[in-house]
Amino acid sequence: MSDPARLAIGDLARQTGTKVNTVRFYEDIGLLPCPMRTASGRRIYNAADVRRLSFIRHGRTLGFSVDEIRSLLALSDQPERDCGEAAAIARQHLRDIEERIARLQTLRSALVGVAASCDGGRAADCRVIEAIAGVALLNNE
Amino acid sequence: MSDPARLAIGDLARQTGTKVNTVRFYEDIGLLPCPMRTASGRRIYNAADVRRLSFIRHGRTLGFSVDEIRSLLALSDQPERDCGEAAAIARQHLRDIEERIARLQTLRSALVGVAASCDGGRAADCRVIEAIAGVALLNNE
DNA sequence: ATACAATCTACAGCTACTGTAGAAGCAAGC
DNA sequence: GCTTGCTTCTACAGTAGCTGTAGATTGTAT
Repeated sequence: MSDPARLAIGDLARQTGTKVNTVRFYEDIGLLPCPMRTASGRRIYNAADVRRLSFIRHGRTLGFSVDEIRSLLALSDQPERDCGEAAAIARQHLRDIEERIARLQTLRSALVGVAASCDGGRAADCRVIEAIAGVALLNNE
Repeated sequence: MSDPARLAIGDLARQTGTKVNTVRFYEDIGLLPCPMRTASGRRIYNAADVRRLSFIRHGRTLGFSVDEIRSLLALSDQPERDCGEAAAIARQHLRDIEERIARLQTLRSALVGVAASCDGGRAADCRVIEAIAGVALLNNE
């Protein structure tokens, strides 16, 4: 495959920081179109595939789910459609992330107490285990 | 099952806020011991099982993995062992959570820009889609 | 007696990949 | 032409932690 416009699956994977298996997986679930094949059955990609897969990977890096990315791709495939939907997906995603941050911070404050409370001794007296076992941590504070 | 010390799986589930299927799942993976059975084959539980399952559920609520909980349970099953291990698990878990918070906050700042940048218009000009597609967001800022 | 709830086993499905097996294709060196 | 080693192919199993379902029993209330 010397023609630079015809990429093998490994080239596509390398250029986008994706694993080869993952490229095939995205094809299976319909995020990437079925590409053309060589006579011997190998997949052939081009620059448009690189752009599409980059989009997918950036979206995943930003924490969008595969379904969200599917919607965003559908939008960018139909450039005349209204873009409010994309904005809505992004805002919802932002809310989700802020919620997860808040939950993790609650968790963190609970754990700071637990983790600091013990540094050796008999397990029977372990305050970490006690804290997890007890209702106190979750109900009284 | 009128004897209050003999709990059916549904009672155990209700008392611990667990689904019945999940109780059986914990048995499968060895977090809960195989309980005694009635003559007809139904599982019988007692107060110790309630405590153990509560421990598991609290641990899961705190974000501990099943494997971490397995270690903590093993420790509390052997009360003479040193408790430093439990403390180490808790501290490691705390570090994990702090890392996840940091990652989500980075994500959040990236998304705040993306989500605010668009509120309608042609998808072709959508800044949300552009932002995800572009390298700019990830490489230049 | 009949209805309905709870339980049983066993297995499929969820997310988003990742890894593996076994076969076949391809390029380079000798 | 042959071998070596890399890439690719299909197909499937495994990861975490459950959840849901099917179809068969069992228990309980009316």
